[in-house]
Amino acid sequence: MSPGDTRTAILDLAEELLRTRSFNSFSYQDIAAEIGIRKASIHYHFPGKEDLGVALIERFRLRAGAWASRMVERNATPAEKLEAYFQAQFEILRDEGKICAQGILSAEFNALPERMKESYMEFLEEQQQWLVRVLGKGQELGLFADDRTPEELAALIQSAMQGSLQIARASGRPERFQAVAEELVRRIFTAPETVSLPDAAAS
Amino acid sequence: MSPGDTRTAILDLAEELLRTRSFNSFSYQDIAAEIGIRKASIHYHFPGKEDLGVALIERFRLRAGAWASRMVERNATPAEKLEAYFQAQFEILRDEGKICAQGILSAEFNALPERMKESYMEFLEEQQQWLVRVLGKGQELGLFADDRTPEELAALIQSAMQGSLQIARASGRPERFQAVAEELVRRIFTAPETVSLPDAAAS
DNA sequence: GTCTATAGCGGGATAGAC
DNA sequence: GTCTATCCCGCTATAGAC
Repeated sequence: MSPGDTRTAILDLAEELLRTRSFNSFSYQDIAAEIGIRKASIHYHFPGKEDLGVALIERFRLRAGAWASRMVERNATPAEKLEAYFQAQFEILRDEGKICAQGILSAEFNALPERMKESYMEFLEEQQQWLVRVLGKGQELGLFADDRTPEELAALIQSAMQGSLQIARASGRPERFQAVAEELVRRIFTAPETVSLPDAAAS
Repeated sequence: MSPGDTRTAILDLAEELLRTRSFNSFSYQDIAAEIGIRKASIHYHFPGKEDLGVALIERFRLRAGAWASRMVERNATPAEKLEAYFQAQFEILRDEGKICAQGILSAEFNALPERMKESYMEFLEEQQQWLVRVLGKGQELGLFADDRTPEELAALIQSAMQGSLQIARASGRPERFQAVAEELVRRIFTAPETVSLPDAAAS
């Protein structure tokens, strides 16, 4: 194994466990068993579970930042960015049994270690602000009725996506997520057909 | 103490702990310490933690049923019922640091004991169906544009409420919940002013 | 119905050999 | 960087006295 591989393997598995079960519902033992090392070895990479949790969130933030940069490099229009955003949400659900880390972390928020709370709040803020910026540009281009502020639109979209991923998984009805996404697009855009969503069949 | 009091005290505190921290983040010890009994005494009332969890959900279901019945007795109109529904969501947030049990349980779903999963799914279904029925009646009365099915409206409302409660708490910005609720009402009703929401000041 | 006492496990974490 | 061995703690749960 090249250096960093174990660390990455730990992070990858921890991410999967976080998104399937929640932060307080998985242990170092779960990780050790799955990737074939001992608990003590995990402590070498992440001294405490809080460190692992913070590293996870920081990786989410970096990943989101890189994703946003790619959109910029492609000179994506606000409509294209929003379409990509919605499609990314569909990807999350396709990942059998998992929901977005955002949702898990905010539901479990009070039970998280202090540094994770701080890191998570920054993550949440960044996500929110990205949406606000894109929605603001979209509004200038007439994508939405201009009687709403981008902040309110962003809050609605973020909330609905998070809640419907959770409900769709728990109820075993992925089509409920589909319904919410379509409903949102229809109710927000003046010309909903500018944003195309994946088919319900997928999942 | 009259019989049943300890049981109720346990349930009340467990509900509070569930809604502040999540099911897997509180223990019998937390309850025992707070209400001044011993861990073993809790096992007398609820043999296992799973039993406590199921009892909690069953109580949520009974409570929701009683609430709906009261609406019926008052001959509430669909608009009044929906207004009451939204106002109930505001109450949840006012309860400092707590979010709705629905949200916690669906986020933690995969990490819940089997019987809790089953009970929760029935709870979710009942809530959904109540909304669908009320929205259906409202549609007949022309409260909404009739190009949407009540099922889709219900899914959107439920998701957005759940997600925004979580986000509002984690970000320490209750006004974000306010914004989402207002945005929803505005986007769903043909005459939004028929449903009045509490003021942002409250929280 | 509540208590004391304790079993038994699994959690996070550390020391020190290799 | 990974291992073995071990610590200490808190958890759920049970037995049995009162």
